[in-house]
Amino acid sequence: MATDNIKKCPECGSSNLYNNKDKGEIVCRSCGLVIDSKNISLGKEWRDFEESDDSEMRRSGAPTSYTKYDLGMGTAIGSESDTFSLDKKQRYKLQRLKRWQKRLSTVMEKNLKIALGELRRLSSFLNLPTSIEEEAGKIYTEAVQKNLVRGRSIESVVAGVVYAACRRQNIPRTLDEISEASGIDKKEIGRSYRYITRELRIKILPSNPVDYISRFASVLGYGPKTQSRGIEILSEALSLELTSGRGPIGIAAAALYIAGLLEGERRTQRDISEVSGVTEVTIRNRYKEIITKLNLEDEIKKIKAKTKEAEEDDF
DNA sequence: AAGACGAAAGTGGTTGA
DNA sequence: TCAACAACTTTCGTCTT
Repeated sequence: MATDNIKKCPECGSSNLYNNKDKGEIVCRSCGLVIDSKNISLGKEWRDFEESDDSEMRRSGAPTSYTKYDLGMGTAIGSESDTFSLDKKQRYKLQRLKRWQKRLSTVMEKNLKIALGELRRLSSFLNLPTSIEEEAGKIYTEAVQKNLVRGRSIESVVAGVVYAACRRQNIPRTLDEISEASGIDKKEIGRSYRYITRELRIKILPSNPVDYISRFASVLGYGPKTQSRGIEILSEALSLELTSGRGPIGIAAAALYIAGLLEGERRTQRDISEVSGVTEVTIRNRYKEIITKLNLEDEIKKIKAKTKEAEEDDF
């Protein structure tokens, strides 16, 4: 594929590229340029694009998949005829094991079947790449094995796991989006997300606001200039450390709002609030912080004055 | 009339005693 | 286990465009 060779952004020369497999885009993290958006492969991904070339991964047979409830393999303890050579005690032990295994596996398999169906539905609704579905399936399987699903609805755990998998792969969806897709309350998803990641020791770095920019920008109909301006503002804000402890979504939303003002693609705070899922108040607070710390106040005043002039010229 | 602004009270989660 | 705390939301009144 042609995009394999792209290592640097043709616009700014930065090598800080982000391969958004979800959308089939390669995006420059520095200037926001979308380098190739036609790279959408509808076929199955057989090649390994990751850095690691796991040559020992080559195996015969169908690839195992965590989106199949038993990884595509079955496990069974042999039947009566296999045990005739064992003495009585051992045979009894084996029988007990068999009963246990049967019970455990049927309960778990039932759970997994339902869960993976829901997972499939969710990820197709959210247009998630198969890599995320895989990871989510893997996490869920572990959760079931450790009995973490009990007392929680399967659906809410699936939603939480999807959220976690998205975060892990740096293509985060907001809790609101997953909530809308799954019909589960936002808080409930957050709860199972936290519970599962804590119990399974899954480390998740705080999400980077940049990861939200391109998605929000496209929904808002912003042009590429505004988008890269947003990323610019974002990285400045990041380097001035006025982002610690703050929700990354609010920061991304405010950066986009400012970029819109500066680039003449004005959107209301409510518009931004709707696509980002944070309230106007939060956007305002971040907005205030960013423009004061970045000394953008004068620039914004200028822009406002200019637009006013232009309006008066219409007469 | 719609948008922007900000104060005040409420929510749910984290942290540290 | 509980209280203090920070971030965010909800609600609402006021100012600006």
